[in-house]
Amino acid sequence: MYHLVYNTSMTNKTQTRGRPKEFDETEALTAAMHYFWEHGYDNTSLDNLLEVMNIKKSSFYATFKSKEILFSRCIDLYREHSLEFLNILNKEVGPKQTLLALTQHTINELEEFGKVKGCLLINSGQECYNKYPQLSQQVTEEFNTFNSMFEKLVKEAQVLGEIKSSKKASTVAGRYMNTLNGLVVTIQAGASQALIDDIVESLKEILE
Amino acid sequence: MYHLVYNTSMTNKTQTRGRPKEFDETEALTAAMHYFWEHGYDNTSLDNLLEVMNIKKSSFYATFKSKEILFSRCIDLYREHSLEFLNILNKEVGPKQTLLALTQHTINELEEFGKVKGCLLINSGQECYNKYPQLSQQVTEEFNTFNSMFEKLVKEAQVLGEIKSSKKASTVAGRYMNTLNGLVVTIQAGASQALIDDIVESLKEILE
DNA sequence: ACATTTTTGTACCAAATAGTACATATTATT
DNA sequence: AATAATATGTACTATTTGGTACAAAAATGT
Repeated sequence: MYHLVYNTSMTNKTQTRGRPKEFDETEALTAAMHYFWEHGYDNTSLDNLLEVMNIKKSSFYATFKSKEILFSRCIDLYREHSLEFLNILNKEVGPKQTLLALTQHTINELEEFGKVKGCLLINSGQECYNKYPQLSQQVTEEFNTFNSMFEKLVKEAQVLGEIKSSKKASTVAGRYMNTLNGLVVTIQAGASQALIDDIVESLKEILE
Repeated sequence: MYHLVYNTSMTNKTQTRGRPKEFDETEALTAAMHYFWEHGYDNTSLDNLLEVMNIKKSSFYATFKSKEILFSRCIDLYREHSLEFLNILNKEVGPKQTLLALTQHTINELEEFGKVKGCLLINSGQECYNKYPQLSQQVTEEFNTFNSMFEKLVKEAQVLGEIKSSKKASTVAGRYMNTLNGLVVTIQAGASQALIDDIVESLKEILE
């Protein structure tokens, strides 16, 4: 499993020799992630990044090496945040409600902002495909991680009796994920509310 | 319904005054469509287009006005070709088999070439969203056209008894389309064969 | 023959792109 | 106080981008 190499140094509190950074690395990274998420990789220019990260070009290259390596870190961060989000939700409302909440979360984006950011991985997948093999592979890996997470949630839900389906957990999880992927695409293609509602209904049926 | 304006002159056989075109407009357009389909809008440069269309820059702008207008014509052409394809298939194997064949066609791309072009509209939708409002709207319109086509096929299949589901045709068509959208995304994200197979299975269930 | 119309080939252009060079600023170590 | 190490600000660069300008070429109309 080969990733673009980058310095994994965590935000360092213990003062080292030399002029100290005037920005927080994680904060800047998070800002970049959100921008990529909304605008995609190619449609995010270095100048866009510098503005939203609030750093200068020299600091950018000194810390993050390149746009591609930065992006690689962003999708890592995205996965970490997302899985943490799902885990917390799972503890609060249980596995089945977590899966349903994730769906609703996607739709709410649309209703709140009139647009939908969708899933950073899906957006990236489309973009990297045939173009950035390195990133492409990483997206696939992250994607499988999500798939496993969904499978775990389905298994738990089956144990709890929240999901009664006799289908294998991997099958249910796969169908759930695929329908969710479709939903993002369908929304972005400008589907009607009726269509969106019915897709949500079909998602509920998958989790019955 | 407002489109980017372009000259709809068909390939003109009757010789008019002035130097004659040295290329076939429809041929060039088709070549451009396939390139866009495989590489996306932004990732297709003018130079790429000139090469694949086999014309020079001046001819390009004289005939197609701009990259954006060309693309608009390409997705029109895509819709025309696709609907024609579906209609022919419908006559040959009936509505239900047509819908199933469309699915298999997408998957076959992957197995034959090791990659999948997916659907030009889906790819475009992701890309235009938040960036090219004009194209975005056109994609939405084309998308609805496909939705209607699927609905028509489902209705026919229900009349023929190929689909026994008591669900409304619009519901079945919506779920079919959404699952198909998901499939393209899922494949492009590098899903396993097992996952792909099960999504196909779920598609068959939708059409039962 | 000559004017008119349209296409084509070449050279050009301004803006945007990701990325570098380098001098200066700010800190810890000695 | 001098030095070493790191961060920052500014200027620059080479390439690519979509798009124009314009003269030469090739056809028809008179």
